Amino acid sequence: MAEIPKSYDPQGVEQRWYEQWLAAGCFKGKVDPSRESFAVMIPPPNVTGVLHMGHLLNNTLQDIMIRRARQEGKSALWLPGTDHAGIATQSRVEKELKQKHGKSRHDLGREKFIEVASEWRDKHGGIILSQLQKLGASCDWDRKVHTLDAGYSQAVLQAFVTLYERGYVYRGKRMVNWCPVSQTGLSDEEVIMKPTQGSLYKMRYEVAEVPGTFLEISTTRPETIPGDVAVAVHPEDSRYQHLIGKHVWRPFPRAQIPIVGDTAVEKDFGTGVLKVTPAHDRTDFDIGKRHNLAVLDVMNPDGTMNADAGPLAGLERFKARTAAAKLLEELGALVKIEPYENTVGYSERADVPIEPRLSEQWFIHYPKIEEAKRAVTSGMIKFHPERWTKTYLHWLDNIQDWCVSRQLWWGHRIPVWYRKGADRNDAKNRHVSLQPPADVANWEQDNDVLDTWASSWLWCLATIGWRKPGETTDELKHWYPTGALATGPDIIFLWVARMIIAGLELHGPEKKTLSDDEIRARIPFKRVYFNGIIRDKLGRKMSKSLGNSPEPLDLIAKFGADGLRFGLLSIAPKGQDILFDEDRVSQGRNFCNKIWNASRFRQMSGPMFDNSSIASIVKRINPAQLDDDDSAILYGIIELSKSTAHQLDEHEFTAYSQGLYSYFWGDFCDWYVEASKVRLADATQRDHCLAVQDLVLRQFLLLLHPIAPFITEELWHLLGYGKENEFIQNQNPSNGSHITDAFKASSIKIDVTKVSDVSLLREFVAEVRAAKSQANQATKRDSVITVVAKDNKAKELLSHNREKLSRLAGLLDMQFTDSPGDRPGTVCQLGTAILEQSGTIDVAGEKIRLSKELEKIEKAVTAGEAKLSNDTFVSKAPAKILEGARKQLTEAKAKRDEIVRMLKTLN
RNA sequence: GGGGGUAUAGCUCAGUUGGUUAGAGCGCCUGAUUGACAUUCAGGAGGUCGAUGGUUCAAGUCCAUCUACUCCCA
Repeated sequence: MAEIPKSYDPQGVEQRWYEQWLAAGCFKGKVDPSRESFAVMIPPPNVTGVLHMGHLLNNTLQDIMIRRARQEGKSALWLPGTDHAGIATQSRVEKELKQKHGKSRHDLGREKFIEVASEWRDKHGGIILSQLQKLGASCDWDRKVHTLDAGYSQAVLQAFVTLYERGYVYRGKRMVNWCPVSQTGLSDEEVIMKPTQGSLYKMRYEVAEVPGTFLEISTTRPETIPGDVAVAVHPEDSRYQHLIGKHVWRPFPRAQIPIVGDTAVEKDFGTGVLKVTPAHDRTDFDIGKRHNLAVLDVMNPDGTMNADAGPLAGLERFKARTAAAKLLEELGALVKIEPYENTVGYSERADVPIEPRLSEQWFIHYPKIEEAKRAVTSGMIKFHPERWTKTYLHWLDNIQDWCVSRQLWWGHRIPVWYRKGADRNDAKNRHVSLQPPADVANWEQDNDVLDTWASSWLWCLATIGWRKPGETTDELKHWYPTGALATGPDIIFLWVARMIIAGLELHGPEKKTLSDDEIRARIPFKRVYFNGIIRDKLGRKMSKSLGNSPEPLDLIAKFGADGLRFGLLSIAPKGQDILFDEDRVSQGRNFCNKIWNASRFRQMSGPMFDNSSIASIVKRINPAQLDDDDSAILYGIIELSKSTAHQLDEHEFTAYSQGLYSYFWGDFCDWYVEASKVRLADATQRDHCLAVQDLVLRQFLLLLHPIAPFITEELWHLLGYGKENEFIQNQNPSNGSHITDAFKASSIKIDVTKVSDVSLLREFVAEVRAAKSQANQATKRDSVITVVAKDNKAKELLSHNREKLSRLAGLLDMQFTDSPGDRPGTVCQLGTAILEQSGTIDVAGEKIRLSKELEKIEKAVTAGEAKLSNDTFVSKAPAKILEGARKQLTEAKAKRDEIVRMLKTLN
């Protein structure tokens, strides 16, 4: 075996193992019906995206789940891929076209543009995925899927056609969210509501029939005045009731428009009068419909005012707003302008205010809403943390039809052809199919493409071969439903909910309603883990413009992939937002180094024996030499295995990482290994003690492997646990039961009471160390203590462990006596330890310290006495608690007396 | 307006059926260090667990009200 270098250098180790894993096909997901399957589908990153901290966390979590599944012997698959990201990609490519060649997409034409965009995608799209390899992501790279792949596209179009045939897809002229920059409609979910500082313009419209009477109206959007076709008041508003049916003068272009009564008007908001602009506001559109009002569109698709805008024609919409205000003022119609904050919808991608705009679009009326709710409420799909269930249900309860057409070129072109020159809204003139009509010359295809999410909602189906409802394949049968999904809660509607709906409707033959068993077979995943959003130290979202996002690859280079993974995990509380702090990552790196050195120490401590199996290690443990510490550390590793299994099941990743950390660093390195140094120096005990270490290290590496795949694989081989072509991923840590089984087979008994004995010894050592530190004896190994043991059992325990204690507490000698005399001591559970003073003590300082301690302990005594003299407590509290309270009081009293005694000796 | 979340040491956070004297890492202070590791070791200071009220023998934990910050939906 090669000698282990002094400190852990991740770079070489990571690259070497990743290559070996790939070469050995470790990440391949193979259909194997004899084993339980566990699949994870990566949330496909946008081809325009760059790797950020969120990806690191999200993919670390997935890698942990998939690696643990592999260890458990499941047939595991982590499938990677990318999303074509319609709007984002198209705008990126258009921008580049403009900058480099001064051309628009129209200059190129549809076909050529898609060619250019595809080239761009091929060049940039794979970057994130390859970066994930540096993190150690164990995806089955050969299965990489892109949403515009031929097969995937076929599935997307088929889904649309099927839903059309089943009556869930319709075309209609509706108010949609229009993005003037991307010039396409958007779904409600792609609109971000932002509080925005604007102005409230108060103005007055004169009543035509009663000159000199004015209606005061407030608006935030005076530029839409030319589109006003009425004003509305509440029909029961006594202030205006009598005016309903009359008209007002619209200031520009000057025209008479009716006053209508509509209950949608809020009497208490503003003046209680609303201007009605059906073409530019959703509520107004509904009011207009109820009163048969015209729809007067005064804006162009690019956000400039059109000819109908009269004096505003040609102006950009925000310039038109100021122009309109000025115009109002000139006409004497402006009352005042006051600052006003309201919530404005912004386009998610272009980050500009959207325009409500009337246009012809395709919509999906969501199927299987009830089933989608039931899948989650009845636990067939489990959300972690559970609270997101509420958000999910609320969305389903208020669900709106989904606008799925996008006025873009980059995406899946809608598979609908219209008979040339005929009415498109008549179903007879449409051909909805994957194949064009036979006499295609007489038809023209819809120019629009589908919303990107209308392709990614099939992610769990189409990535493993779903092409048509009711048809299945071995792949689908084996992997579907997938085991878990890890994603951010920000796309719970955009993606998670829609995937559930898609699965329920499209995986299997058409059914109006589904039974529980059918739901169970159709859901895309059994669990969803919502990871938190990573923010910077100040709680701000990481963003390019703020420059507050560390470069992920730099972090990997600096701390190692394992260290980074461990650090991220330790700061990723269950679904809570995370304030990123590089210090936590260095903790992860330090931990890796600690593990490295503990293994190195093992290697230096004695020869390596047969470590190839648990049985071979256990054989080397000598039951006769099993001491208190052996029992405690072995009991600990079994308990750790149990808790780890449970925490991974429950997606308690932080608890998982912290449990490993404190066991390894605190219990194993700081105590067990230090204590075992005495035995390692003794040739008769050494091999037994090394066997215990070998067993602990082996199991620990297995438990840690999902978080820190590289270092564990490296040490697994360096310490001789695995042969050259065997990988740690094929070793099951289980819940520790295989270790207990091996113990049974070798008649090794772990005495649980030793665990508490060891904790008593640890307390004793800590107290003596503290006393030494206070006496300025520090860690020198020449202190002498005298102990008044609490009882014989304590005395026996102490003297039995004399050698270890001497080493750990730095003692030259430890004697026993029956009475402390007048010397100051320190009270532990095992008795009072008196430190022989080597120099002068700081009497005044000691007095202050002891007085402070006395005050604290007296409080505890008082509280304890009060508790125990309370009859209700004594009669009602469980025996265990009662006993504990009594013990605690006795100890507190003893400590108090000792402190009092010590204070006396100082006087 | 509706619905979440958070509030614990100087900082970042654990604390999952209520139960012994509330923990960790970082930072700070004191000390150690020739053979696992300074990416280390030992010790220490530092907390009325956001506020108030309630339930209970017992509340950081459960309930109610309030405050602050934050996210989502309208």
